[in-house]
Amino acid sequence: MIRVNKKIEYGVLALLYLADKEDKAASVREMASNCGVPETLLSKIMQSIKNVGYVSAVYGNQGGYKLTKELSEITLLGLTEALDGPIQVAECLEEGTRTCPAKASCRIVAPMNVLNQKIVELFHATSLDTLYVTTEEASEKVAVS
Amino acid sequence: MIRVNKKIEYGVLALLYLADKEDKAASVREMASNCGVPETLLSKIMQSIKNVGYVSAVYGNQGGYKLTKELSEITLLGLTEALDGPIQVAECLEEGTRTCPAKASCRIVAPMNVLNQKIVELFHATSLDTLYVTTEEASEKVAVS
DNA sequence: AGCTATCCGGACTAAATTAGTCTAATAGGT
DNA sequence: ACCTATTAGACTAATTTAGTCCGGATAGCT
Repeated sequence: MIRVNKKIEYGVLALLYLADKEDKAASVREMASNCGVPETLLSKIMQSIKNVGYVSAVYGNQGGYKLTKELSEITLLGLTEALDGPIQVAECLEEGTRTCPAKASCRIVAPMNVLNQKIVELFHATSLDTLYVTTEEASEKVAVS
Repeated sequence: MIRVNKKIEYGVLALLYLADKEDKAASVREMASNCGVPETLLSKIMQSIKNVGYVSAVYGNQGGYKLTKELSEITLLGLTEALDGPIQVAECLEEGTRTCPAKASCRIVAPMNVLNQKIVELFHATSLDTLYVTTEEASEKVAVS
């Protein structure tokens, strides 16, 4: 199955939550309890997101995280790269690691590269504002297509 | 990480292999050893692919599997559905299973549905002939974009 | 200065999924 | 009959993902 992992799911959730808070900072605790996500896990996720500059951290009382980019500037590609590194849609695309037994005669790297490129393009084209929808809007979209 | 699993990878590999054999049948053993895939595992995979009609099985000596569709008629969507069921890009999109704790106030199902739809469209638009490339062609494609 | 609320980051554990094996039966051609 | 190959399900092993724990650093407030 092709599936996005929890880190990405929670990351999207947290960023959409922050978008609703405008300029105010939200602590990990607040976000976690409102989003129904384990606090310690979200803490890790927010650190990674901070490291790529989508949010800034405010220490101390009343501190937390604040959005520093518009949702339209945050792409799914950037988010997944922040949380999981470069997209590699098949194991054999990884650099350096396990050397594939097939090697020279390998007939699958090329097709998977093509697919990988397509996924990267899709994720690049998907900014968070395109994911900022209500349940009703979403079911409309699905219904139409 | 968003990643396609081995079943799909091996399935693509096997189908591309069959495409090169024209009308002749290839046994699982032959495909497995040529593609560098565990035989028993590929056996399972081919069964599922047969069940959706992309290949037919020929029993007995000199038997094996034969392509019954053109590569252009086999989409990645069809293949993944055959091997893994409907695409659900996030766990919370699954029907019936674990009921999500967030439920009513859930803010993530809608965005994930949007993403899911995009992936489905991409996989539908990707037929196996678009993946039928040599290593050289693939690197050209990547280089251009 | 000291207290408190928060972020930071790494090592660790647990749970779930995926990959792969084993065994036994069935089907069909020669 | 016999040989080759598919079919199917239960089982095990390996890997990945999800989640926890803890000691530390930072900044604001009193």
